[in-house]
Amino acid sequence: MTNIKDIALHCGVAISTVSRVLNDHPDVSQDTREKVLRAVKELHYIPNTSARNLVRTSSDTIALLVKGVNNPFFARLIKVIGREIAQRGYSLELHHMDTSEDELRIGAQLTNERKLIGILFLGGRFNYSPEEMALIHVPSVFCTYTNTFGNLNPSAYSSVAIDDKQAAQDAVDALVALGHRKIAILTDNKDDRSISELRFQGYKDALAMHGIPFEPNLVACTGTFSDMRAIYEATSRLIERDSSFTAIFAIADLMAIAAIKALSDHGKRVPEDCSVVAIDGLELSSYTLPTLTTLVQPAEEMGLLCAKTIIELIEHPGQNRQYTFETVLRPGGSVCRLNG
Amino acid sequence: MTNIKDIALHCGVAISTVSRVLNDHPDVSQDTREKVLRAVKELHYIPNTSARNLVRTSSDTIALLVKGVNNPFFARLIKVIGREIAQRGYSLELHHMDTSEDELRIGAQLTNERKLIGILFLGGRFNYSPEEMALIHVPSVFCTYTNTFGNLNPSAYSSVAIDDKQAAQDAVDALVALGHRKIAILTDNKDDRSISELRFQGYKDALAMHGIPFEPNLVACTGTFSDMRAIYEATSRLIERDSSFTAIFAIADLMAIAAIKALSDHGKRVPEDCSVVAIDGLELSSYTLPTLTTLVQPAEEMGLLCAKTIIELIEHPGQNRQYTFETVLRPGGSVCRLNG
DNA sequence: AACGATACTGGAAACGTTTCCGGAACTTGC
DNA sequence: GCAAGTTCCGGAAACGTTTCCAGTATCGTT
Repeated sequence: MTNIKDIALHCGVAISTVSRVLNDHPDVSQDTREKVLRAVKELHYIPNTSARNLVRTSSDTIALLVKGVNNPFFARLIKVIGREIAQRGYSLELHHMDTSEDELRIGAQLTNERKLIGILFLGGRFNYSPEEMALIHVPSVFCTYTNTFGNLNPSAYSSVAIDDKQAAQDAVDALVALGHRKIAILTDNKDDRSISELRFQGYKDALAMHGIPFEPNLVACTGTFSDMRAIYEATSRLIERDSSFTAIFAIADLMAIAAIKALSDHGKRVPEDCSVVAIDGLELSSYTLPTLTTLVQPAEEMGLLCAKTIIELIEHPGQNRQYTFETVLRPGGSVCRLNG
Repeated sequence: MTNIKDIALHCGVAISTVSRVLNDHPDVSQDTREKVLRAVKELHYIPNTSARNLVRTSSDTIALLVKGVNNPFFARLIKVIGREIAQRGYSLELHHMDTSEDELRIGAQLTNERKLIGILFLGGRFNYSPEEMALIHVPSVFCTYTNTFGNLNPSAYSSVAIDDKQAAQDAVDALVALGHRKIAILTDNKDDRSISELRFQGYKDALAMHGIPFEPNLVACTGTFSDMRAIYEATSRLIERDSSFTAIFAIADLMAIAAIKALSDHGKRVPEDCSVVAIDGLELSSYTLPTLTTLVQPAEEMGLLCAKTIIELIEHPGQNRQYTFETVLRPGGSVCRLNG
């Protein structure tokens, strides 16, 4: 493996000069610059990242901490994030986390051990305390987190998200506009300080706004975003417990798909007997039978902004910022007017 | 940031002793070992990976090169791979590639620049030449590649895959057993030296085995594994061109789902008017309407084996090896007996 | 009592960079 | 033709580890 010293020897210059050339420092003549560059080619020199990181006390890799890499919405984000990060010359370290793991603690450990220069969080909670946030010493962006950070000052974090509460309200509004008043909700959890809680809150707010009483009986918790079986079973229990509802609001597309299957298996047709609305806007959801009515999150734009934001924060440390995207309703075949 | 020197000072021992403790070397007394360990805790010492990598002239990160991170089958693999790699103390660098990119060349570049210690390839071609393979100087595992590496000696590569040809044959066999003889195929490409080609080959072999003539007219190419719209359109064109078929074999679950939608939009009911069989076995496919009949790839086991294999190859360089998994048919509602 | 073996420890070089500091050579302005 | 500034370059320290080598103390054997 040829190193910087070999280049220096080969060119008859000092090591420091080679380093200057390699790092585009100004103080080097055109002649020597070319000479060094030529040697670099000839000797197939490849810089040693470890050595560079050691003296710079930093690296070029950004961590991506994902709660559930198999979540298809995240998959879309990861794709664009990966592409942008690579194109800008950084690299991505992927860490899958289970829901029970503490993302902030893991992030802190990772950055210390591995000199990561930034963290992208996908999924997780939102009510971090200032003390918890203080664990993280590098720029970070919370993606798909809501902007409603309970205890935190906006200057304390950066985020890219949709307005989860609003999206949930929009979903319920759409159902109410079709005449539905007995609307069940299919959610991950009610009070886990994640987007689930916010969407649940949006659901309740929308009901209240329309003068519809909230019925705890119509709440089905799946405990998961992606385990279809668990979602199917939660929906089944809901149906068996109280099948008076005429519509379901599912907080994610996959949940809606499993719910439709459960409804069907219980003899309820969608949308004739029960309408279904979800949030996500996966491409897949336009190709199921029936197609899904869903609030579309602009995944590609969001992912790109995540990447751009973390890089900006790394290259020009400055103000934290929060971005909120609008969701738009994509009509599908899973809803219809009540008694219509 | 406290370092190994601080620990040494604090304990009144030499740096080398601390290093020995940290690396579980035998030559150190119980007393000093405990003393050092205590100091490590107290001072919140965290080893510097760059420095360690520098002297060891290697890193601890394995690259994961994925053709299409948004492929849901890959997502399942990535999840278990990520978990295993992390648990074994390594870390994962993720690289998304588009189909047009040359995975081997990118892998070679990456390993040189960044001292990666291994590469996991997900997706891609299979007919690498010995010259191309020679670009890669670190242990690597080709996952989801078929084992049928055209030009390569088995000692030249490691792989974890299903028998793609066999799975395709099984799919067709299942349809034939139900009385179908006009069987269309929905594939990515026919001759791109990827799994698509193998599954296509398996399809043709099965037809031949049953004495069914191969009809080029019944081949629909999507050019993609995951773009639902393109798949839908390819299927639509197939139907409009020649709707004499009574069954479709789709080489991936997502393709089958889009195809069912296209069939439905053209007034063909599944399975009454057309049966559909696919390969993948996504959990999702058991929750669509109708549910999918599909050959299940054991994704979690395959992912785990990928991780274990690459680690084994790294820790104990040795023989390359190829693993083949069996697929099993998961019956669903997307097929029925012809005229039954 | 002397010796070799054993158990443990310290010193120092090495890994491949970056960067600070000082100095040589060359230019400019008078 | 000389001081002052500019441009370019080399030397060397530093980053935080690992590991080799040599050394001391302790112990058991004879």
